[in-house]
Amino acid sequence: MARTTGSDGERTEAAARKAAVDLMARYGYEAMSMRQLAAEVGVQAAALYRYFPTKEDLLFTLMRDHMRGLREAWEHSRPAGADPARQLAAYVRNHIAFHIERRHATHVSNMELRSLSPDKLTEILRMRTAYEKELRSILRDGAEAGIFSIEDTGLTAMALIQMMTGVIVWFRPGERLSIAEVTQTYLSMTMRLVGANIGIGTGEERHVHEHAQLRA
Amino acid sequence: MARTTGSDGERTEAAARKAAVDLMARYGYEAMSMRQLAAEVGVQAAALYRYFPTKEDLLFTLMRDHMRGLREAWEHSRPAGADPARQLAAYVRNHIAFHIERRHATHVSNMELRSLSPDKLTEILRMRTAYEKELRSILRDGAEAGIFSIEDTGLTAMALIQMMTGVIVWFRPGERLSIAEVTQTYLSMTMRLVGANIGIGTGEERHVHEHAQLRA
DNA sequence: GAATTAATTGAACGTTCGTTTTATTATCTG
DNA sequence: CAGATAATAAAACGAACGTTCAATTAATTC
Repeated sequence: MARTTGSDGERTEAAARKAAVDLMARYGYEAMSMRQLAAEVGVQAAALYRYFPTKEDLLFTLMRDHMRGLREAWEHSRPAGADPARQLAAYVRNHIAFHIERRHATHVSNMELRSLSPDKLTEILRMRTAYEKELRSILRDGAEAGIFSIEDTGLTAMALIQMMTGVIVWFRPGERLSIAEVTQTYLSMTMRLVGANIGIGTGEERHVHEHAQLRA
Repeated sequence: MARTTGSDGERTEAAARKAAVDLMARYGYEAMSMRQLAAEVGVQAAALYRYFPTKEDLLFTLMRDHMRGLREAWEHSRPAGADPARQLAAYVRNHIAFHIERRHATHVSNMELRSLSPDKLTEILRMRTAYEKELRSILRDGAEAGIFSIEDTGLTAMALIQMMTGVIVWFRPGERLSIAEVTQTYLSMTMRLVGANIGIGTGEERHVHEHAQLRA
């Protein structure tokens, strides 16, 4: 009929966001209907339009907040002034931790870009490029300092990001490997990939080798 | 009204497949309508149902053929009996070449799995797993022979595949780097990542180092 | 050249979609 | 406790969707 007892705008909006991320991750943005989302929240579809003007705007909001969160997480965890190897290690750790904790949101952000209108797509890509630029910068610094051995900075950055983000495709919490183990292995793969000299910089290498051949 | 002059079933089906791959890659499976596809082919939507019983079946056919092609390409290019380093090099080369040549089909195969019914999803995943298993096998052989230095075979295989397949996300033909340059760089990144000793095995290492610091 | 088969059109089916509008009730404010 | 505001339900909108069906014409076969 109308307003229900105990209804709360903030709670409804938060529930809608969370449910939208999960539904979009599972079925895709196009396949998720506003009615389906509303049912998940326990509300009628029309109620959603109090919080999001359009379905596309809902998608955009989710993506923008995801990218903002990624950037903020990195700004809080970056070791300012550290050498490139430590910076790279921090970047890898932050990237993997953030994406594993937000598997579904990452899925949406990576898969549904094509459903954004040009303006909104541009804004998201701008945020993404800025984030990737930080990695390129670290790689370039390391290469110039002779710490890394890199053929092509831009290409290496893309390869690393694809590799790291790919974790969410196969990683499932509570399975064979813990988050710490996965992160550690990706860290050592990254260091080898960029040709970081073992024993210099990150303070991780000894630890890495103790884990060697876990299941080769 | 009815059959058009010059109409040819084989040509129409081939055109529909090609257009479907392009449209799905650009807009996504759900967002592509059968009418849109038909318009691209120059035909009415109903005509498509002569070749594909349902829209989902069209998607499945495209994915299955893509996976078959990948497997066949690998079986034709694998160096039987070669050492693990050469096998890995061949795997990387084949994987990158195949995916770059079929960027759109790869996009579809990777992004639209969730639109398949359980049975068809299982079949596609079975083919994919079999293909990935070949890489794991090469990595294991190399690790056991002491040629590679790998912490976790399964995890490394996934990381490599994500890294390599990721090429299609950013690579555009005719831009800064040629396919040969990209392949070469990925090859050397792969060898470093698996800890292959430079100077052993692939016969690529000298070449690699001549390319070093292309744009670091 | 008649009969058969292949290829397609055009119209229609029922369903679902995103979204809007209006009415109604709960909660808050004074 | 009255008035204002916040939050929702219910119903409806036109449009688009995948798909089916009957009719029609082109090409092939004998």
